[in-house]
Amino acid sequence: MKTEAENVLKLRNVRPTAMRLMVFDYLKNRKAAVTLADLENDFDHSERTTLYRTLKTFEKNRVVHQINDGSGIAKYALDLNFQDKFSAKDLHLHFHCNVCNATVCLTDQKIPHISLPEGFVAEDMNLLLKGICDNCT
Amino acid sequence: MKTEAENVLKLRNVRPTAMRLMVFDYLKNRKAAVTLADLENDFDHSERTTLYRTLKTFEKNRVVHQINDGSGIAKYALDLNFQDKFSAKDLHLHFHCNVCNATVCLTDQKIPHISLPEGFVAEDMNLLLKGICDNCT
DNA sequence: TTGATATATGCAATAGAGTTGCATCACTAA
DNA sequence: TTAGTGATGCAACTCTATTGCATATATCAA
Repeated sequence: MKTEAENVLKLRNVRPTAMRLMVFDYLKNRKAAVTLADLENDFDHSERTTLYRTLKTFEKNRVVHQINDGSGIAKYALDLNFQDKFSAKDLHLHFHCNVCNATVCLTDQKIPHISLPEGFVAEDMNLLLKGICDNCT
Repeated sequence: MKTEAENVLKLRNVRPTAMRLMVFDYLKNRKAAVTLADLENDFDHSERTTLYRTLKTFEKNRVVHQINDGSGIAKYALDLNFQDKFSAKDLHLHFHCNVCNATVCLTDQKIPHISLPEGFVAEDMNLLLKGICDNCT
């Protein structure tokens, strides 16, 4: 019986090394998106570069997505649509709490359709809300 | 007869120095949001730091707003609602062109209301669309 | 106008995130 | 088992953003 981490990495063509499995589980257990610095702090005996490349590999293979919450520091959160190899990109919104500084995915809130002016073609979108999260209200 | 630049800076309590007026006009004449590097390139004989602080002063006093288009480099565009001193923040969306790399404000496209889960309070929002702009289609 | 005060500018240095090169180690497949 | 590919560790570096401090400039009150 393989773990979820192993299954997902296999599905995404990412070699399930020990480090990657640990990072996957770490991401899985965190409610909020994580920065490279978070990983560095919580994986004391690991190399910064390896963690960096782990995130980049995950991102390239759609295990995680990068979130830009305006802090200027990239954050990463697990993709949640692991059903199949070619599942469509999950467009959801992100919420950044101005109090606790956490950034979370709100996968249930879908982004409404936006009509663009003539000549503009949208391929991707990011919706970021800032305010106070449920933990801080 | 004062120029628009002078009027706006006065309104926003920003001292209208020569540098600031030039930067204002520069921003006014650019369709796309500008980076600090853009300013450095186009104001050859000016100090990087002065340009940086000019942008920050403009931002603090709501002459410009910062745009984060996912490139990791901050861009700035003029606020357009200069009607009065206390005009509400103008929530509009931004479009980033993956071809020419330009980022523009689409002030006519308003952001639809988003309902959030219990406990979340929104204070601000950013909507970024990525794709191909009207110049590149 | 003049002096006192506050603000703006110029220059240098630094911080910090992100990224790359290269040597070595580990895994995979024939 | 061996060749080849990919992962990791370490060091160095790039680039944006930011701050400290000295000097210049503008503003205001007397």
